[in-house]
Amino acid sequence: MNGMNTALKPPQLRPQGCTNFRLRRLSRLASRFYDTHVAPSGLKTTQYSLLSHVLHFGPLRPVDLAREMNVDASTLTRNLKPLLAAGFLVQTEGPDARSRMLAITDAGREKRAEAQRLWHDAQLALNDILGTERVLALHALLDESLELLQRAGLGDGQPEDETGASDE
Amino acid sequence: MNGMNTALKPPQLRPQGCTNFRLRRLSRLASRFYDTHVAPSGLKTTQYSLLSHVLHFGPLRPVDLAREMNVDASTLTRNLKPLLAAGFLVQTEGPDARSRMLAITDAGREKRAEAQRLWHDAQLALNDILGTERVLALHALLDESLELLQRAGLGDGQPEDETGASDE
DNA sequence: CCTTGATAGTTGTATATGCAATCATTGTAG
DNA sequence: CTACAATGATTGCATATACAACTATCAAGG
Repeated sequence: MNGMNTALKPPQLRPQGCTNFRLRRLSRLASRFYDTHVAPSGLKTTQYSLLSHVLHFGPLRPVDLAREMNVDASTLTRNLKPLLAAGFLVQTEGPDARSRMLAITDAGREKRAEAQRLWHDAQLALNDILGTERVLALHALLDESLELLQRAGLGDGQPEDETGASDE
Repeated sequence: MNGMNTALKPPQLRPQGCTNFRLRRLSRLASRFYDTHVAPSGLKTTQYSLLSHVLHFGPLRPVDLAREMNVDASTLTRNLKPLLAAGFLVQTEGPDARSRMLAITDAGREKRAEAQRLWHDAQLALNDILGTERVLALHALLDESLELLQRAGLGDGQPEDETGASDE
């Protein structure tokens, strides 16, 4: 790893600048990077993510998918449109008359597999550029931060289990 | 397909999942977090960032600001509109007839100062939620990754000058 | 001068993002 | 059963984001 100084802690290091700006800025760059790789499939990386999530989490309601991906429900509604129009996803009847079930189609599975290969190339290329260690560290930090932010701020998630599974 | 070589394999960790998705997902959460804090000023955090950059990097051409912030020129054109309309920024004549100079106005300075206090509250709140150490580590990783991606991918940036862009 | 290529900015198109408001449905209290 | 709160999805509005195509201008040669 890099300098994880556990013992010698410089007294007054405080974060400089804006965390949000850094996140957005790197997101812009990363999205462009992945998008150029995935573009031959005709999908954006956001659409690839959507397809992957529906594939993985099976037929599920939009509201649950939105929670899973941390997007607003209205955002999801609109992001689904191109994929529904292309026939990669379908909406079937849900348990409610007010909700639907989202499912991936065969065409969607195929397109997703095609895009997955391109995505994987992009991920490997990124691992090369940043270094595997750095990517792992970044994933860990992003995941931890997500978890903490979710807990702290917006309890929009369903009742937390709180089984005492807490690191640190 | 892995796990065939069982015992003698050292824990060779490889990144799981998509770096880009993680970045976007956390960006969404963080942006909502900062935006709710900064909202009373009437600015979005993206607009606050724009104002701050124009303030710090003085009168400068849109193309240079775009490079500085890693946004597409066309994106910048549109993002500037609300701030120009509100009178927080002005465009004056540039060295060229084809370029302009962007500058912050007094009203812009005032609005930016107001937003800065709210931004600072948000940053402190985030430091609290994530922990100062984690925020510092995150900043370092994001900065390093940005640098590496910029170098590797598109050498569209001119020789870096190492201008320590910093808010506050 | 004039042609050609590079540079700066804008516009067209499409997607991404979220808040507020709205509509439909469901669950619940009285 | 009915009034009312809660839930799920959509729509209106505004901004964010980028690529491709376009206009205007500048810079170099000839």
